[in-house]
Amino acid sequence: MPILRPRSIVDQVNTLLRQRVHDRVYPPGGRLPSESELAHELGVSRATVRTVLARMAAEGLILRKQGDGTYVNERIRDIDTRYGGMWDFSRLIESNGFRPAIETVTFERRAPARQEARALGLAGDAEVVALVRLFLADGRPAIFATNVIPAGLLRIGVDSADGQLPIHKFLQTYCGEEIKYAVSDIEATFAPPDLARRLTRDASLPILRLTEIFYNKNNRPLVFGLSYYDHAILRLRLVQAWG
Amino acid sequence: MPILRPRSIVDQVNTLLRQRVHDRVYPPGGRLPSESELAHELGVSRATVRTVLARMAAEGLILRKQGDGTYVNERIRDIDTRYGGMWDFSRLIESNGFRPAIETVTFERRAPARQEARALGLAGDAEVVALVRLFLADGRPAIFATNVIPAGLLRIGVDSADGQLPIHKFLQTYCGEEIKYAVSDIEATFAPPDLARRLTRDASLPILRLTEIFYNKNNRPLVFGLSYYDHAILRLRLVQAWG
DNA sequence: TAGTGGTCTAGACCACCCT
DNA sequence: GGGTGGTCTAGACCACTAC
Repeated sequence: MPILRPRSIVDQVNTLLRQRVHDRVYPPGGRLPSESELAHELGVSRATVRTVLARMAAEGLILRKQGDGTYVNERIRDIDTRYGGMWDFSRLIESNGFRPAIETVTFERRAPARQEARALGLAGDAEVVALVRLFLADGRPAIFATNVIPAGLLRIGVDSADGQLPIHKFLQTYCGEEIKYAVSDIEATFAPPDLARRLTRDASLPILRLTEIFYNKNNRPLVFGLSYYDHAILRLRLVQAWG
Repeated sequence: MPILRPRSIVDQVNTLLRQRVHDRVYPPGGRLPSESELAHELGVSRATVRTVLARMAAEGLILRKQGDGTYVNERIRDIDTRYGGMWDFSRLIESNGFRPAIETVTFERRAPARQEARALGLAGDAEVVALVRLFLADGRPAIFATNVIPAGLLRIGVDSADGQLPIHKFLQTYCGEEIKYAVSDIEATFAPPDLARRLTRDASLPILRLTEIFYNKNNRPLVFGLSYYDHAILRLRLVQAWG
């Protein structure tokens, strides 16, 4: 049973300010109230406000100018670089302006492939649960994703699990595990023939392949992921901010 | 003339702790001193230590466990996800374990291409300075990068500028501009024939293309970049941490 | 139970920008 | 000069983990 804890003040302020930017309470290119004003209005300390503003600035969502003020970055407003960011495919599709849908291709327990066993640090006889899904953007196939989890982590049977969940929610719900960090390798390659057919895509065109491993805070590998990403439909866009 | 300001305390602690991780003063997988101990040892407040540790944790360099301690992540130790990260190609090559070198292909003032003018928001008659470079890893061509800067930003002539500088240093030195954030699109494509020749690479193999725009804090576009990235030589690896 | 990281506050001083 | 964000401190309390 998940424990419901009250959300931290920082979390609440975080949600509130992002909502205001999204709802144009603070319009694109416009200025936010000063840190002191926000702190006073919300009844929190300036340090708390600054924690949130620092996060938003790191994602490029706002631009901070010493001696002047804090401004909404109109160029970034529509990009979702938040928690989950590029790793939650449904959300990624949404933030690209499409309606997301998930088609489960297969969902089964099986022996791991050599690459999977190595990535997950599994012994010879351990099994895995493999979730193969196709993510659609406005009905068009955009991402073909395979996620492999050590079977020992699952607390329920494969049949009773919801294959529609984003992978971090899946792990929370069925494994009681929290993803702490992920390592992703990006390559350009060709889609295997059967996959190209599913993506309704010319197999002679190059496609992006993402190879990912997700770990928990104890450095235990939780998921091995292999995703083919059709950038003709979906932009793979990253934002990096400094200072 | 650049103003030399004393480095902030946070900056100094940041450098020190990263150095200690790199030098294995805190060994891979090992535990760091507690926040209070570090604060006392370095003569700063706990909040200052926490600011630095939060940054390192966001890059996956350390793992923090409430009620337990802070540990060096042995899996991430060698990956450079710091400032500059994947955008400083020389550093990227170095952190992949190769000796970096830069070969300047062309460096000239010219009229912008349509895509360049649009990205940089230039009027019809404005010119640009284009810096085309080949980045070598242990002598092997790994990245072919074109960087285009509005000519109006340059404070000196093209001939007297150092083409070996990373792009953010170049802007600091010759334009007095600071990069605040960057937006990058990643695609899989084929290298144009002349470029494949320079990369000594089979033109029928797919390659990664990065299209980037760098902005300053006033949201003014500073640089348009188009880079071809040979992932057969260099891994394009990203680390993302949560919590 | 002791010690750790997580959260939050109140307030000080500084550097910078605008007018 | 007045207001803004940038930096830093000191200290309180809480939640969690190992023992």
